[in-house]
Amino acid sequence: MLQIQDQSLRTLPTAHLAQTMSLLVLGNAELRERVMQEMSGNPALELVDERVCPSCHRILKHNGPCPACSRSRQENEPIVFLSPRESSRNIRNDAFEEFLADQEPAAPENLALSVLEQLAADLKPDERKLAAYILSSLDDNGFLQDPPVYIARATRSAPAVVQHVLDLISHSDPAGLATSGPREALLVQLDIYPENKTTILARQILQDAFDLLSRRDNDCIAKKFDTSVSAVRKALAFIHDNLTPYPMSAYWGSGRTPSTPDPNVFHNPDILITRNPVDPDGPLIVEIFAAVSGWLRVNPLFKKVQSKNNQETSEEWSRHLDRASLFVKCLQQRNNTMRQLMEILVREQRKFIIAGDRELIPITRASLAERIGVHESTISRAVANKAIGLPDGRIISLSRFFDRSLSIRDRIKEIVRNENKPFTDEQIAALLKTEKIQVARRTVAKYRAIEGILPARMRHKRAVAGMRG
DNA sequence: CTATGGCACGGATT
DNA sequence: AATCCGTGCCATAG
Repeated sequence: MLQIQDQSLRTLPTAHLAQTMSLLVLGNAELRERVMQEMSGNPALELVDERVCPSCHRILKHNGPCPACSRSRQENEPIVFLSPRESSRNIRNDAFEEFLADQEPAAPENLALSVLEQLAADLKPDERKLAAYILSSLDDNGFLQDPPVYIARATRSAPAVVQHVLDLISHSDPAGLATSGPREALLVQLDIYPENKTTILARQILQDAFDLLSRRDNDCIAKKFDTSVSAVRKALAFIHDNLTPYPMSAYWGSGRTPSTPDPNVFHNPDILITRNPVDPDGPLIVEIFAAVSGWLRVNPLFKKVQSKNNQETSEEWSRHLDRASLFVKCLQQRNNTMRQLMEILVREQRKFIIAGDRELIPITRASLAERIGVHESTISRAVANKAIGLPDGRIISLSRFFDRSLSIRDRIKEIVRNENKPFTDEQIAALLKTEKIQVARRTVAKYRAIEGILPARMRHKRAVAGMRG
């Protein structure tokens, strides 16, 4: 299999190769743009719903791994498959985890955290998790793209609970947050104001004549609700003065605060690893999300028609056809590489995936490249810009799988956490040596710095390790 | 005198 | 070829 992949890669014209590479670097979010762009200019490309097994190419009817292929799997082998779904928006991330873990809450410079703080008292523990999930799913405008049912399914919670939490969030400080769009945001904000003629009319307008509202067609609105134009004007003025269709920008104020993208926080994982819920010790399930939902292929109809056509008309079409098939091939190539990569990673780093940082076994990209049979830069690209969701809900960068010192740093953190009296770097180095980890004293100091742990003399009491700097 | 951080070097990694 | 990483040496703060 490996050889086939390698040969096919080599026999491809350089254009193929170049494009495959350029696609490989992209995370799903960027790739999505590319695919959209490509599709808009190329009628030969088609998005289909059918699930096709990436290895045996059977058409599948159910979601989940291909039964034919997974049956031949060995016991406890991880299941790696390409999903036709897009990544379910955001799941959780480290920042929220820390908040939920009841640690010293950071200053709520973050909108989501500030909302969480407001609501913390009203929510049961599992509802808080849900709230964190929802808040991390908001888009740049503060809207929630996913329908509530989707959230419920992703978090395995009851739709009623989701709705309850949603209501709480949308009615908290930047009112209208986590709604599905400007209209809903405005409606929620309206809840806060007492009912009178104006607000009632405003509500009616928002509910039933939103398109008219944006066109400022006062006459038409007045006619529709059988009121005077002046009343409509009043209602619109009220909306304009007291409500904001974009709650997020209201929160940031007019001066748009540059949203500080923490490089350690990821959304929209490109890959998701889950444990089998019925058999936690069984094979891990790895889902590699598609950039767009469905499968991209060359429209077979297009192909058929093109061959019937005469040469002149078909010239442009065949250009499209070539381009389309090239693009599809490159996507497949990309998926294939990702799949092979994940198969090795998940098999060899199972402990790391389940148990945490400490269990990471250092693997270099180069060694992996050799085993898969591709150039090392291919692996570099495949690993770059990808986020991966772990079974415990954390979303980390895929490159973290190649952090040489992660496990050691984790032990150091633990040593410091459990110490009664602060250990010096030298002592820590000695302790590590007893655990068969040999590092120089100087290196311990470096790791300490990376983890933001103060030097021994500075941490007399139990100084909790802060965030990264 | 001891524990650390800065600088810089060589080897590995990308 | 460029970058990252672990380390040794040395100055310095405590």
